[in-house]
Amino acid sequence: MSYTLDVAPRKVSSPDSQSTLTDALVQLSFEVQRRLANVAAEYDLSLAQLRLLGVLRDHQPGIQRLADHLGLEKSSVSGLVDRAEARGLVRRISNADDGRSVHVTLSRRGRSLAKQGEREVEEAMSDLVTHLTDADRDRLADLLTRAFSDPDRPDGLT
Amino acid sequence: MSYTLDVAPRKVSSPDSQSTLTDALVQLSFEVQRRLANVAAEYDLSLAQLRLLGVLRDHQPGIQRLADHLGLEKSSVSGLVDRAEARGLVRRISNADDGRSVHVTLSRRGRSLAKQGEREVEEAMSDLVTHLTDADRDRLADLLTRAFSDPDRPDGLT
DNA sequence: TATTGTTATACTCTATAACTATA
DNA sequence: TATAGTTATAGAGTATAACAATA
Repeated sequence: MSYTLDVAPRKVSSPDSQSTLTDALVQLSFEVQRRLANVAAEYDLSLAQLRLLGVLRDHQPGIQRLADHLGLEKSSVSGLVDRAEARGLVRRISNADDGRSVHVTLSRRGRSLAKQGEREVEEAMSDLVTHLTDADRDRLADLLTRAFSDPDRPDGLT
Repeated sequence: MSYTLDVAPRKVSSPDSQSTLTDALVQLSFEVQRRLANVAAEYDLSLAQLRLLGVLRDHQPGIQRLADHLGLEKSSVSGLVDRAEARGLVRRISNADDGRSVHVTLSRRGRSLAKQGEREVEEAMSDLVTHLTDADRDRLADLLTRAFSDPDRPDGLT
């Protein structure tokens, strides 16, 4: 396999372990994204919209803060929020402490979708590892968590 | 953490192990996709284009076959191939066995980019697991490979 | 009739650049 | 001046539907 998502074996004499891991990671990422998009589609949402709702479950950030967190430009986020607002999923609330800024918050409906979506995502991910034993799942979670323990990875909405 | 990609802890009393695994998988998928997009951007490609080149390294499929493999509509792939062709990365070759069909093939330049891209992707994935020991990396590759061993998962370009 | 591919159309997502308002 | 947000513009990616050519 390769980063191509191929299942057919590459014509290469026994791939080294790094390329095996690379293929597994890449393939996994596409499969997870595909499943996330499917969950979103069940609610007639795009993946970007579902992700937005998920972020807002625990935060009421401004546009720029949201942009930093999502790794997007603020203008992109402005549009994302526009569309979500037009669909009644989120609202812009003015920020009492800073007249330039806003708080993006979930509407009642947005919150409901976020909650249902999270459940569905959990189910979709559970299905993905259905071939693993409980112990293996814990091992996998542990390995992935540790792979992410790099303190200089940019993220966080804290 | 949640499927939101949050790093900030959710206000929940010790999440169950499924949600921990869910979060890890979702977070990983976004991070891998981010890195893939970065590699693509180094060559002024989108992730979709890089993925297309990767697939074509070992295959010369028709549009429909490509669509099945990528999980896209044939019209979407037609456009994807249009843009890649306009950039001199791929070519449509007529199929001698079926006048309706084509073979999508890499150009010399496309092949070169695909090769370089694959190297870069391997490096990017290697960086991602830099915190894991060699043994852990093998374990991770094994777990992911086994998670994917579902025979009814749709894929394959064989 | 069924399949392969293209085209027309529409929408989402994203970025860059220029702008307004506030700090 | 610097920051937060919006708007204008452009392009990629994707889907649905209708179409043409071939099987």
